[in-house]
Amino acid sequence: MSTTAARRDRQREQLIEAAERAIAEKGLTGLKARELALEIGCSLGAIYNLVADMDELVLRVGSRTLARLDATLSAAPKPASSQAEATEALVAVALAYSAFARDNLQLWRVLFEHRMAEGAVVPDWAVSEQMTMFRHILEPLVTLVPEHSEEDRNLLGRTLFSAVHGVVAIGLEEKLIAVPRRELDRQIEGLVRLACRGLAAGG
Amino acid sequence: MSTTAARRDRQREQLIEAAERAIAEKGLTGLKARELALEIGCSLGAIYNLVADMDELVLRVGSRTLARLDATLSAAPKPASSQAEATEALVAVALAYSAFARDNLQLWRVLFEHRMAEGAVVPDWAVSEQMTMFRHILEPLVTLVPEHSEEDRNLLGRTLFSAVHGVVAIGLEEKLIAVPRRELDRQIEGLVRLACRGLAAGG
DNA sequence: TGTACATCAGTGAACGCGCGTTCACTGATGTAC
DNA sequence: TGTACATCAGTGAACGCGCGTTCACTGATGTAC
Repeated sequence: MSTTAARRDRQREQLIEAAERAIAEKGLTGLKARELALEIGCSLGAIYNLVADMDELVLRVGSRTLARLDATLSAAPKPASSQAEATEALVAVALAYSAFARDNLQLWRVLFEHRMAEGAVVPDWAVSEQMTMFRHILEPLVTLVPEHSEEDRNLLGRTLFSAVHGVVAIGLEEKLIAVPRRELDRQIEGLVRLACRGLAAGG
Repeated sequence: MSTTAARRDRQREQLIEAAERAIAEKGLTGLKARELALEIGCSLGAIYNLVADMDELVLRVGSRTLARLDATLSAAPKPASSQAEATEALVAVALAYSAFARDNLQLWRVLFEHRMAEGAVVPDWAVSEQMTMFRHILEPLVTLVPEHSEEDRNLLGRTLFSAVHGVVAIGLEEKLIAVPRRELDRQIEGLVRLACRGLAAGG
């Protein structure tokens, strides 16, 4: 039977979950092969039967984080038939993004911090996963600025995402004084409404 | 004479400059005490007569970077007597920021990436330096939204800075496909104009 | 059912590398008389 | 000007720590006959 293969899959799953916990608690630098081995109850070497190297592990954790983020954003209200509703939808997505980042601070950071070991490239599946996130922004934009070309909407979506991301990232940065949650939410909501008003005012 | 103290000051300067060059070329992880010693022609141990530890060195390099950034932003046109001029001033500052980030990619990243060794806090002088940067945003805002309270303008300035920073940061990120310079500039200009239009349209 | 054999997951000591920081020592610089 | 001494910058080998990855070996699992 493939009882042995099934066991390996189960262990791999455990490994990834342990890695996720470790990162969530201690950040990327708190991820140690030895500790993971200890935690899932296997030897140090056995890890390399489950995963090629630590980079792959980090990538897989990132993949899970993206999936959860996507699920969170999907929960926000979607259908927008008027410009006003589209604005509300964008505000809701932005606030959901901010809340997710706050609740998953370390895991969320890994999505942006991690750089691969000199060599090469982020695998395709990781890139395409990132793309799906944009859908939550693009859908309301169709309602908000129907006259834009798809190309322009994509760029606009990217800009809006980056802008909100920036506010969240600097707001949650511990280097300066941490911004209280309510304040941060107000900033984000203000920014999105400002942009939407600007778009409505003729763009 | 203090010829010996003067020499030490000169060496310290050389050390910081060498560190700056190393970071600019190879990033923060490319900064090695041994290489610096080699470069400025002193022994490894002597570095610790010039500087307490590597953290201080990174902070000092960051300080220089902030000073240069401030000088760059100051070069952008300033006086704004109308709302339209204020908008142009903000656009100019944002584009100057983007250009600086691109031209000083690694040094600029250090400003945000570097986290102190577990222990404690960023020294006061570093914090206050960061604050001076906001002045380039706040001045045009006085003209643009004179009816806002100073408190509100500060928050708005922070939000605008964070938003532009986010667009630049993600635009220059190498993880996804690099955004061509012209495209990035258009995104930034678009964002700032959008926000200004939104502010003018009643905020 | 039983025996011989092959496969491969599992093991953990050891490898290899990197690197900031310390410290006992040296020698030049500057001071005191 | 000259001598004795003190100070302290300068030295670099060694310390200490951390950690991902490898690899010769073992033993359990599963297969063939």
